Amino acid sequence: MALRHAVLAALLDEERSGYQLAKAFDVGVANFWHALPQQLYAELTKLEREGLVAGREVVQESRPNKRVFRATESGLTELRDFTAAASKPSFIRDDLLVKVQAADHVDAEQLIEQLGDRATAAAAKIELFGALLRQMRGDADEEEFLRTGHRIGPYLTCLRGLAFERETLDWCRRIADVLRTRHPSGSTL
Amino acid sequence: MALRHAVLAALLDEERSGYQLAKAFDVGVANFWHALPQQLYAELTKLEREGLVAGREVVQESRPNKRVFRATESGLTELRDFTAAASKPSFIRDDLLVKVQAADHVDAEQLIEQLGDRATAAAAKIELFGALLRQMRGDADEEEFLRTGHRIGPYLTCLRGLAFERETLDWCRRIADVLRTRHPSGSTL
DNA sequence: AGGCCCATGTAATCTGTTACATGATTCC
DNA sequence: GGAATCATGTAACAGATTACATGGGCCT
Repeated sequence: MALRHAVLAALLDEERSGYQLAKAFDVGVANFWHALPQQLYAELTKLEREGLVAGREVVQESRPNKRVFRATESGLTELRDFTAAASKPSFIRDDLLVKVQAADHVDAEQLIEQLGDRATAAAAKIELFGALLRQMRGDADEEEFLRTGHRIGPYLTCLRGLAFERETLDWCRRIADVLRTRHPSGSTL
Repeated sequence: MALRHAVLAALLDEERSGYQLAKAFDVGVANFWHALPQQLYAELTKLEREGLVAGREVVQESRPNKRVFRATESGLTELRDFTAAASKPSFIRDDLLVKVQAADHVDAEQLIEQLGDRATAAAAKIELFGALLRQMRGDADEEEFLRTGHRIGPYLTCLRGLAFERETLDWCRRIADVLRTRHPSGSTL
């Protein structure tokens, strides 16, 4: 039941609409949690009904109106209770790892191609997270920002995302290399 | 629908029972996929019904009998088709990241404690993966094993697990440090 | 005697994904 | 004129988690 807490955490500092949340929780961004738009709209409805977030209508011209939400006091309490409880261990679930696990029994060239795709995606995320971090810390350097900044939470999760994607990139390259060495392709040189 | 493929990948090289699979897919191990025992027993039943794995009864003394399974030819075909298809992007879902995202609004000492717990768990996994890797590569050094070994798939996924846990450990320490610097605790010195 | 490991499941519930639905505005 | 962005959902289905159930053997 952590989606609700992820949503609450996203609505602590700023008001956001379901649509804006959806962008933040998108696969392509998601520095601390992933969810689909439908889940978010449903969760916002529930959270509002339970008084953990408060919404208000924002009237717009030349765009559809939207409802923006912010965590309430009781939402913050809920999040604090969540923080006090033990964290579930995180676990791995990744198609690509399953394919690599079967590396000795499947087509090496296909695997190499998929590792390349994942590497490309990781590189894009590295760029994105780098830009987000620069934006959050502004003029300060990282050490200074982390000592004195007033909203470091999102920065810290973003650091984790960055490290993870770098790791992914390195691993993809390494594995692709290993596979290429074992299966020297006749065509590509 | 990748659980079935994860199970197939685990049954390529060796026969295993549901119970043995459950240990391999446990949170504490899970070098390439995580699943609960119930899921595995259910999946094995389905896979056997569809002819993708074949089971046989092993009679034991002083232990309950068990059924062990192995991937069939058609299971391997299924896995190859899976490998040929594009991989879904992997995404982050971790309680602890949600809590860190909210770091500016929650109890810092609780967070530091949880980061410590996670760090401990990560350290244990690093040990475990290190031992598994040594065991798999035997006398050879890593480069040699990866060039000439005949079952490198599990080794490669284990490398990923190791890198991930190392990253986790570093991050937990770093973040706990940052939080301690910002909230010097009166009690602990 | 109590707890853990082996060994295998069922049932109920909760969470997440896929498919579908609508409609205006802005950019190319 | 067609695609992308903004904006919000419903419905059906698949997948995962939690709770419950059973029973023998081994170790302390």
